[in-house]
Amino acid sequence: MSEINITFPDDSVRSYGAGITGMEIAADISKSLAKAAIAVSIDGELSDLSLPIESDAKLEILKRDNEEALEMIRHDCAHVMAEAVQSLFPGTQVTIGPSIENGFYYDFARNDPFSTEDLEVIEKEMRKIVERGESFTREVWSRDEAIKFFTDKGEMYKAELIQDLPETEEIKIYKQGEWTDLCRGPHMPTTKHVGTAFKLLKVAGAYWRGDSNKAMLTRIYGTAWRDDKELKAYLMQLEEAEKRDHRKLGTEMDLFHFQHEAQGSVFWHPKGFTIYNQMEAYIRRRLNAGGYREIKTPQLIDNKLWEASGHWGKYRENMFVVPDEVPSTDDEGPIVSDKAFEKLMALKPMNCPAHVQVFKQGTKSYRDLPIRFAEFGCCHRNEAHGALHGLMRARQFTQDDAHIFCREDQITGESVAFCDLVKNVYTDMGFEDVRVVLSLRPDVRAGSDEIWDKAEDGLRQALIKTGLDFEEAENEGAFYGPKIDYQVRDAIGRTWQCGTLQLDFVLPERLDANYIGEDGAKHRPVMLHRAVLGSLERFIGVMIENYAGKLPLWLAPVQCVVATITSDADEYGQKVFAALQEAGLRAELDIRNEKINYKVREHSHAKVPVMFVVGAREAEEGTVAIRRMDSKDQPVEPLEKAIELLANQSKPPY
RNA sequence: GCCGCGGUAGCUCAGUGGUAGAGCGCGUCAUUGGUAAUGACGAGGUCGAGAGUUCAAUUCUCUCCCGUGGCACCA
Repeated sequence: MSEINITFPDDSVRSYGAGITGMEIAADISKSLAKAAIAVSIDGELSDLSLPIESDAKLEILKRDNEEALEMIRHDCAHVMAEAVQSLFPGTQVTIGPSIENGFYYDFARNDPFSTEDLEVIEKEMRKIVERGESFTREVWSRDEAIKFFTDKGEMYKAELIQDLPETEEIKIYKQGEWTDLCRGPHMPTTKHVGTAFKLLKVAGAYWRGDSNKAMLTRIYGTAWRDDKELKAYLMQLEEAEKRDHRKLGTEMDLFHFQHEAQGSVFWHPKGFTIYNQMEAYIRRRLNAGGYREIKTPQLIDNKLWEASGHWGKYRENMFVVPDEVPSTDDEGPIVSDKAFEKLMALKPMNCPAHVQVFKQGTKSYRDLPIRFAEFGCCHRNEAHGALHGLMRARQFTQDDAHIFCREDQITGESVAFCDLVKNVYTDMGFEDVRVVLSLRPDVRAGSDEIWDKAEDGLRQALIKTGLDFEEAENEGAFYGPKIDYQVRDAIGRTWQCGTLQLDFVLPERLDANYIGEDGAKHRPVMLHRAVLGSLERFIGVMIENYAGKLPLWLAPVQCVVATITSDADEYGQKVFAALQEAGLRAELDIRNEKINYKVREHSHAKVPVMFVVGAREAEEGTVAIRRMDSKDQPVEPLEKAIELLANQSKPPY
């Protein structure tokens, strides 16, 4: 028997006979290690403890506290769930069940979908399987054998999976007791290693292989952790996230509402629209300073333009189409004639074609470039019903949109300026966690390789110069040009597409935009589509969740409430209120016949950042007691000083 | 669009084959109180819409609409 050298993380080396297993090595080191071991890492690759090791290797024995352990716990937990489901609901087919961020899921095929009540029963069964501590054992089967096995069992999805595995791939079968599954592995030694810190969370539908043309399966989501403490913390976090839901806060804070007559479109209330206006005004100042000029273009545009721009062909299913005909008021007959469908208009889903029209008015010289047209463009998109999600995904929304028309040699300069703008704006808004992705050329694309080289490098240099951390995504660019996407992470951990910078070599061509070059000939400008906030609606939604409704002072719909303690101070309260308004602050006066406790509680719930509390004493002295949200302090200051302080703190960041 | 769950008072939710309840909010009255709920009384609902079963439907069945968790989609 030949000897192999095993190198451990501390660089110590031990020799063993070839074919020794990870578990045997662990046992050789110590009994307690063997007990705690859940897997091995062989030359950086995770593997089963039971697998023989045949050659020299770097080896690490993994325990529950390793980073990788969580993933294994979740993966094993998915298997345990699948066994539980099949024992409780015979005839259910298993498909795939991976570990995911914070948990795992398993997709099942079954005629009657699971209900939420089933989860409890399944979870109970899972705990039994874990308690039994069945060993995970690994076997390698031949392809035909495996396909026959699963086909005979009626597991058509598994059989399909095996069919589609590459020829070179070993068909690995894992058993936990009696239960058998196709799986890449690795697994922990027994089901007992899963532990007890798991919980099934929800049932959902999911398409087989993520394809909406294929069968709809039932997915069960669960979460699993190392111990109950971690589980509890995660469940708390979910609860906290739910409390921050912008839709809930929007109702509570009286910011906006939705109703079914205008599904997917926002009814902004005065307070919500105050936030909206502040955001818009802020971006407008930023854009003005950045050399943009604001325009406004039509909402309703003839489909001829959408045909020319290419949207009619590729994007029509997301557009709202309107017949250009006077509707009939005859109650008996049809509202529009058959002919109406020959002449259609559409609500704009994007602003770009309209901006090109503005660019095309008059002759442009190379000296005019770059031209930066900005618009708070109200767009309508016919989103699928299931896609709608409060402010985050709406059917009508307003982009802080702009299009920059420039020469090729101006791409880099414009990109740098834009990246700077994005960085400054996000910093002002209080976002640290921003994901930046540079999407590069896809296989099918317009434009020469030279111009793609230039464009991609222009964007890359811009990101490097701005000092933004970014990742590159091969093949992910649009057919018309590369792009940079800026995604903000919200309170629930979801990332939302906000800003974007997209280079476009195609639209100027399609809509025949040109400028006169130095040489006196016509040239195509390059077009940069760009948005910083993306959609004002969505960005406000992200802001609400990020701040849990406690927006920074400059954005707070009501910045200060003047609350009187007794009616003796009403007159003085009026004076304080007037002074706040005079200073340009958004204030409210609360002289209701209520106790101060009640007023403080109510305005705290409403997330008003500052209260000026006034009673007889303050009226006498010309002062206010300043109470800030989440603070018990109540410093008393002279009225003028307090207002000056608040006015300074309420200044927008730009 | 697809699968699951839901729709009852302004909000949050309970409940029932014999046309409904709570808390908060709202209104009235009393209370003038120092930093997270003063008390009493009162008003308020075609129980999402339509159809069916039934002597009787908010409750059961079906269809539709909307919301919601996922999936697909997000050029």
